[in-house]
Amino acid sequence: MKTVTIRDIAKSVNASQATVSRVLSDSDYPVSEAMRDKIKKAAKQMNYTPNLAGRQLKTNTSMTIGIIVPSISNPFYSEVVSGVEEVARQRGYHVLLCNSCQDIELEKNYFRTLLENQVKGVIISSLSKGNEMLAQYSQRGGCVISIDQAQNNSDVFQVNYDYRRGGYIAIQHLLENGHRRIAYVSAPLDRPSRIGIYKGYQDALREYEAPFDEALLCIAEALEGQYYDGKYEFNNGRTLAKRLLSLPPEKRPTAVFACNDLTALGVMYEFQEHGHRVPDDVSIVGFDNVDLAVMTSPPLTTVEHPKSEMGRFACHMLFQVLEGDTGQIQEIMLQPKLVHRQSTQSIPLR
Amino acid sequence: MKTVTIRDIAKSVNASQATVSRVLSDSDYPVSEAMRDKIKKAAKQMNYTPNLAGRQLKTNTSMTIGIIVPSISNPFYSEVVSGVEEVARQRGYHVLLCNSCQDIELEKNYFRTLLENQVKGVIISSLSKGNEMLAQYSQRGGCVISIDQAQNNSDVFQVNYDYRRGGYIAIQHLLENGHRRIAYVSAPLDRPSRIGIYKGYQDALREYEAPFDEALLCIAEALEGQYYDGKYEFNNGRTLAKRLLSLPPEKRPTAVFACNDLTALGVMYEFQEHGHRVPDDVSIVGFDNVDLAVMTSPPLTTVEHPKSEMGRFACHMLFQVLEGDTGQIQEIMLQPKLVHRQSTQSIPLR
DNA sequence: CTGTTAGCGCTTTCAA
DNA sequence: TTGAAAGCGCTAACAG
Repeated sequence: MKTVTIRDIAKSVNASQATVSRVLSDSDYPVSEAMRDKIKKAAKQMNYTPNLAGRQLKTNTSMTIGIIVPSISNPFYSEVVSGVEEVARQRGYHVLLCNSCQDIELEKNYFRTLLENQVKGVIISSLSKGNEMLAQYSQRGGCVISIDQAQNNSDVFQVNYDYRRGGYIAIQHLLENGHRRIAYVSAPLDRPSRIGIYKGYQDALREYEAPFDEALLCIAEALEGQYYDGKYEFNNGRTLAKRLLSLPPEKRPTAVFACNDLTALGVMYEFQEHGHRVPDDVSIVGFDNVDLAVMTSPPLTTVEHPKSEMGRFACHMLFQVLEGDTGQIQEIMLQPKLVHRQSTQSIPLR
Repeated sequence: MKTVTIRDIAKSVNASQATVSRVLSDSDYPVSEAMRDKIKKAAKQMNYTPNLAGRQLKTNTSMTIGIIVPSISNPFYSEVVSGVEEVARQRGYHVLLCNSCQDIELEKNYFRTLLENQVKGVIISSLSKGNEMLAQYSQRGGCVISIDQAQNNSDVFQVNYDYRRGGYIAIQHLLENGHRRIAYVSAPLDRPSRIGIYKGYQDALREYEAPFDEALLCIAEALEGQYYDGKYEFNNGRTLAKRLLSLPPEKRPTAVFACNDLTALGVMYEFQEHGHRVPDDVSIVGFDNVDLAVMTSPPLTTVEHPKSEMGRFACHMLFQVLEGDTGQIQEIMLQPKLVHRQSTQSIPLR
């Protein structure tokens, strides 16, 4: 079955390829109404499907953008991707999905691929350090938007989130509810987001002149090749909670703040397992506000992270740059918000 | 900055474009070692990046496959996608992500797009009924693999999962632990998977000659435009659990089986909220074995669904077909397995 | 082993 | 308002 091309249509209506192209590619080049109709009708009737490779070759563009994330099955990234896809679709663009598995070689390959496919823009999140392909990509005219991670490359635009402040308001909430012994439970501080949250924790304690107790600081050791999926976070929460539970009663925290919701869940699980009630005996605050956070008992107090909104933002920004509107670009810092549910409670006065 | 093409390289090493192409596209056409080296070196040195549009136009192929799912932010589909992406990557293919939002118009558009981009294969899951573009796509030589949903189109190959049996073994587990009053809680039976699970429930009751009580059958009504995300499932579980809790005590179930884990979570939440202990007062079984299922208290007994494995399978099958190996294709039915955790218990003899 | 040549399907000058 | 012609970067038949 021969595929029908622009030339077949031209022949069938006695027009030139040029005219057909002008009509079918929605060019604003003037073509008479009569001709226009005739061509459109023929195209439809012959079931014409344009071959984008032809156009791409000629115009050196593609209606595709890329997105590189460590793991699409991590709910955090899948939300981001979902936001990106939504606005790309609205603009008639498509998304090439690049699942890097936190493997720098795969990341490099993906950049190469994007280049080869004439993909002019890419959104990245949690890229490995020291990926020289990034520089090469932007140097060749590719446009890059980074989510949640500062890149020391001036060609890369950024969509940020104020993690420090997120940590701050979480602790503020606990402090204002009378808590003084507040533990911090976290995965290794090996990326900017986690470091930011930790800073917020410290800043709040300092500002409110609350005591800082080393024993209440529970940060996991970094392990070679450790992959931070949901199970890791949950188990990490459990493990570190055990540490807290092994303290003598008067040294134990009255509240625990975790670096993300799954870790908070692990902490909650372990405390409940040991007969502690949440929030009566201990308050718990998470981070991210994943869907899950409303489904636990009790529902989790946490800090909102606008995941899909960040994806949408990043994608809008990308199109702004692609359209050459770089002057107008505002780098953005999205703000956190406390979501108060039932895992926290004020300390009753004695 | 001029982009370097095969012709530039040819010039620089005094060879023909043809030879350069043969070397750089890893053709098995014989080229002398010396020439080979010279060309490769030049390519590297000039920082050559092939323009795939050229090749694509010439060869009428693209190294891209598509995947159409209702929602990438649904953990179920993101696992599937993740499996697909993994094997696509191993084969040097890329994945065009199509998030259909259960909107038939979007689905149609995506098929059109795939066709325009010369994407020769697509994996679909939960496609809307009556999408005529599917037929058109396969009729034009596109290859389709369907996950979890029978298509009455003989050109579509399928990767299936035995939902009926999954439902069966869940109930069997409960029956063999002495339960007789077993409730079934489900979202609307508007797709094959849910109907299958329900059949398994019925079959098991019948085979074990357990009584069937209409009052224990809790199936949500279908609502126009209802979108089955995690929150819906959870809330649905809660709502229907309330119905069970409002029964007089002797009429209540001793065990509840839910059509998926999130629904089971909703049921568990509601029972616990009303002071019932799980599993002491009521046993609960979910379906899918999402990551979450180990994180609840108590951890959830559930039925394993190999999500990413199905993605990998589907993708392998796709390549088999793309390579013309259609004779060898075995349509597959993956089997469920019970995952016994702590939300179920045998009924103590009185 | 190497080169010449003719397109793949499309857009876009330029001329009419 | 239309058409002729050139060419985007690549591959593949064919000839040498």
